Amino acid sequence: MTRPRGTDRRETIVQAAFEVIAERGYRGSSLGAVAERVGLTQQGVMHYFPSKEQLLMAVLERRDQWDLMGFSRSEDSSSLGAAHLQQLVEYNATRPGSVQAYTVLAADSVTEGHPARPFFQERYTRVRAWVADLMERQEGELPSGLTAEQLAPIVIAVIDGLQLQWLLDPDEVDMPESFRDFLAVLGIKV
Amino acid sequence: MTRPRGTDRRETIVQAAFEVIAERGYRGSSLGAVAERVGLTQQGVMHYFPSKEQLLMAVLERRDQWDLMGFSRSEDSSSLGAAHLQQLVEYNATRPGSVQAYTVLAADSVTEGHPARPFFQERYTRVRAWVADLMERQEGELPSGLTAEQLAPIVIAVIDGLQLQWLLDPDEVDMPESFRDFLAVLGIKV
DNA sequence: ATTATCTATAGATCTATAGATAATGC
DNA sequence: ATTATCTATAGATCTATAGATAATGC
Repeated sequence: MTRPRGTDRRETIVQAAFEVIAERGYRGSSLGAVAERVGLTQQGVMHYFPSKEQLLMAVLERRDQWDLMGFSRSEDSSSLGAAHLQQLVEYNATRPGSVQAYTVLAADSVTEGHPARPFFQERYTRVRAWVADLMERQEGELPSGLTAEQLAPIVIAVIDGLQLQWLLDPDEVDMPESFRDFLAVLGIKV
Repeated sequence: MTRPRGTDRRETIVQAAFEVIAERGYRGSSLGAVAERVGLTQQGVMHYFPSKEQLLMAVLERRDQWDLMGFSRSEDSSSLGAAHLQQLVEYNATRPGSVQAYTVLAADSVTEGHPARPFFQERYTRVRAWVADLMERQEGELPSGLTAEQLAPIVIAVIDGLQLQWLLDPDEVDMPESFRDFLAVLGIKV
């Protein structure tokens, strides 16, 4: 039984930190809790990430990579337009832990001097541009009379907002169905 | 200069706690920080609220009351339907601190064993019913082909989601205008 | 008498630093 | 030699309890 080393170990720690943050938020999580989950001491974790803040940043970058893995791939292969987003929402519905970590961190990041604030600020700017692009690619005119740029923040808001309601009450809120309903309002059939 | 007492004092403390939570989240805020803001010691605060958790609950109830003050009033006076929601969004745009506290707390509440979780769960159920009601009251058919019940979670998602983007980047996201755009998509002119 | 506050303090955490020891790779 | 971990520990917080003192209201 070889012990995980180097990159593997870092990877395991980031994964554990991700889970702990999903459960307790950034400020509520501790290096000790992460350490326990990977079977190290708190100081063992700090050998790989010299501060709690740097571990957080690693988690954010990692989560971004996962996102891209699952979706950017298909971005060029098929210009699906809005159907792409429906897929994303359906994918998210299978990963509540991931959605929870994201929701908690994004909201947390608006607090005073939060280290993830610049990350999320840039991320949303980027995602708005990306969604606007998807919307523009939607064949035919956007039936709503809005430009793709006007639509983008709204579409993203629906995704984020549904996630929150779904996390609080998965039985009452059918996230993928609600998003499909929303696309129908835009005149988009998926 | 009489010192504030009884109800006044409690009120001041809740207000301060509200601000502190907006700035640092629930888990990141301390009774000491609240105390400092009202000019008491941490133990002085605990004379009024015997635990941090109970102070949090008082904050949530207070915030609910504010909401109702500003809006439930007009609920019976005029059945404005969706225009009502536009007003709410415009009102929120003038109170970033309040919106921030709400956003942070709501997201925080999805974490493990968070004391505010039942509060938000019930709140969203209640608000969905309320919005569905507003939508039904909208004169004419809902042009989108969706029922009021299908629309409700989506409308709320847009409000919550826009708040997050606006808090992160108030210059890039015009929250009231985006919401107006959204209502236009629903075929509602405000 | 009761209410409002304070001081003192126990007991839990938490992050981070310093330095020892064990394992691995040339 | 370098990398991976551990023990020890300093120094900051934080919540909560206990009990003293000062102010207020009958």
